[in-house]
Amino acid sequence: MRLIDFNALIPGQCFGSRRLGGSEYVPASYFAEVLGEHVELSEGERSALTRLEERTRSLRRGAILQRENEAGGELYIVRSGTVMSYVLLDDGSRQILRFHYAGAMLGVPGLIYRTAPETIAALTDAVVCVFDKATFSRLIADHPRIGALVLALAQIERVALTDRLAAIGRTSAKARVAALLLDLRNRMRAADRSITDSYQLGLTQEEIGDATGLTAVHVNRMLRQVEEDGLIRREAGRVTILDERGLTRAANYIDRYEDLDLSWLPPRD
Amino acid sequence: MRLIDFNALIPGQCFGSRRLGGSEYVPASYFAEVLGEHVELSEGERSALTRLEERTRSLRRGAILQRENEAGGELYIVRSGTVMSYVLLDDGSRQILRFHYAGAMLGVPGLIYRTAPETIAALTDAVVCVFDKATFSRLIADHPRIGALVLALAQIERVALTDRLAAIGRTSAKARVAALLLDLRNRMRAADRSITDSYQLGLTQEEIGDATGLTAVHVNRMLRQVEEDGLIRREAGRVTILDERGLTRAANYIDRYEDLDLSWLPPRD
DNA sequence: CGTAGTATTGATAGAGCTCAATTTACGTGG
DNA sequence: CCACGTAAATTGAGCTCTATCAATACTACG
Repeated sequence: MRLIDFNALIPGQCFGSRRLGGSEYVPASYFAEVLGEHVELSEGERSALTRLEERTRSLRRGAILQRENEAGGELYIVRSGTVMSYVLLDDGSRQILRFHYAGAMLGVPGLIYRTAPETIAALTDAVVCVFDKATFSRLIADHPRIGALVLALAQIERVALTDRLAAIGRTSAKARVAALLLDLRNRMRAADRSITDSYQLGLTQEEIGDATGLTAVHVNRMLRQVEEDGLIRREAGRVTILDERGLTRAANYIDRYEDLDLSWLPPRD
Repeated sequence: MRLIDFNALIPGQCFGSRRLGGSEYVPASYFAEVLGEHVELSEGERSALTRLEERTRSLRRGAILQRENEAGGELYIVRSGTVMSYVLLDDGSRQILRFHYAGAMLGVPGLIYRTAPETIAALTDAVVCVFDKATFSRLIADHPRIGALVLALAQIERVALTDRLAAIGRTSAKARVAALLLDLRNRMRAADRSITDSYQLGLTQEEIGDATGLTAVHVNRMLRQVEEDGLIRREAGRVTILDERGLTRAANYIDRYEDLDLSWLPPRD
């Protein structure tokens, strides 16, 4: 099975609902688009966010944006493509921590360290915007509510990480794979509402394994098993969820993207 | 760039160095003590932090402060004792996410959800301070730098979680246990400099298992093995590290608590 | 068309789990 | 201070799940 150009997927479709006329709508700030889904931003906030995305960098598939244990400490916002963060262990094995899509802010964990705690690499060709800690600092000093929003997004990510921690620590290989399949679908769908139960996986089985704490071989067997159970269908890197309820049950999956509550946020400035 | 001793960061039975005379020094705000290790707080910040800790609650060992999937959304600061957060899976198995010591802020992940994403329970008798989202919101609106500090602390925790994710996903049972032993020692030592290589474990083997993704039985065997390797000695719940270098090697352990950098923080208000 | 990365499949080994039986430690009441 | 009851730790035996090793088949791409 070969994974298809995931690129084709992200740039336009992410904000597909915001297309204007026949041409692609390109937001001045992708990050503002994300935050704008949660709260209504003021003009001042919007323009401050725009300044984060003035400097862009294009990445080839496989390119490394930030390497673990190296200095740098830049921050990034993903404009297009898929990016992942991972750590490498002494024996060369890799643990993928997180997949990031357009609109994600990267490098926040590096804020507090002199050297990066994790590697950030492009999974597909990608475009990111680069800014530094000082810029970020000014942003949240001037716009406390944006600071609060970044904190809130960090918590969403934290919960996603602890869910995966629980999955890897306490569930079977099949459940972990099923959970990843569901999570990827949900996150892609958040970006593109036209995705319902079919999507391009965009990951090799080795990458799935490195994210779920399994070997590529065993991932292959688990995918087959999930397929034989009639929960999904696979064709050329495209996954179709046939029985969402069954898959959710098999995965022990909790969809957290439902009951968000940002009503506690400070008021607009 | 300002480097911080992480020790200062991780609170514990803490503040031993702040005894005044023969009596214990009780800070008006434990959280302010933690933040104060990173930056110099203004009077305004200090008094705002003090207001977070006006309402205290005493907990018996085993008491549950917040239950997963229940509403509430309160925030807490640990004053004394050890607290843990965990999630329960459908089959009843538990994944312990994190152990928290005095000075820790709890419930932040719950900020953004209507129902709590994790359970918080007292591992020992403990005292916590309680405040609500609105109070927190006002705090960070009025004092953006405190918001930034909370974000920074959240990142430290995130990195700790991803390190554990990597440990559970990619290392052997022995390595996970060894890593936990080292991490607990380091965090306790941060709180009490008199701890060097011997400490009270304070956890049952089942709890160690639930934190590392192992069964209690296997934890027992791994502890024995680590002991037989001459890396530690055990007696009545007390662990003594005999060969720190060897233990670190066995654990694949990275001590992140070294090179913090908070120089990017906004200036004092 | 050849090449390299990826996927698939089979056979075998081993790490960690489960079940079960003791033993030890410890808080409680007498 | 001692007896008792319960939680925790320990140990053994057998088994399952997942890793490992190895061979083969795809598939995109130059």
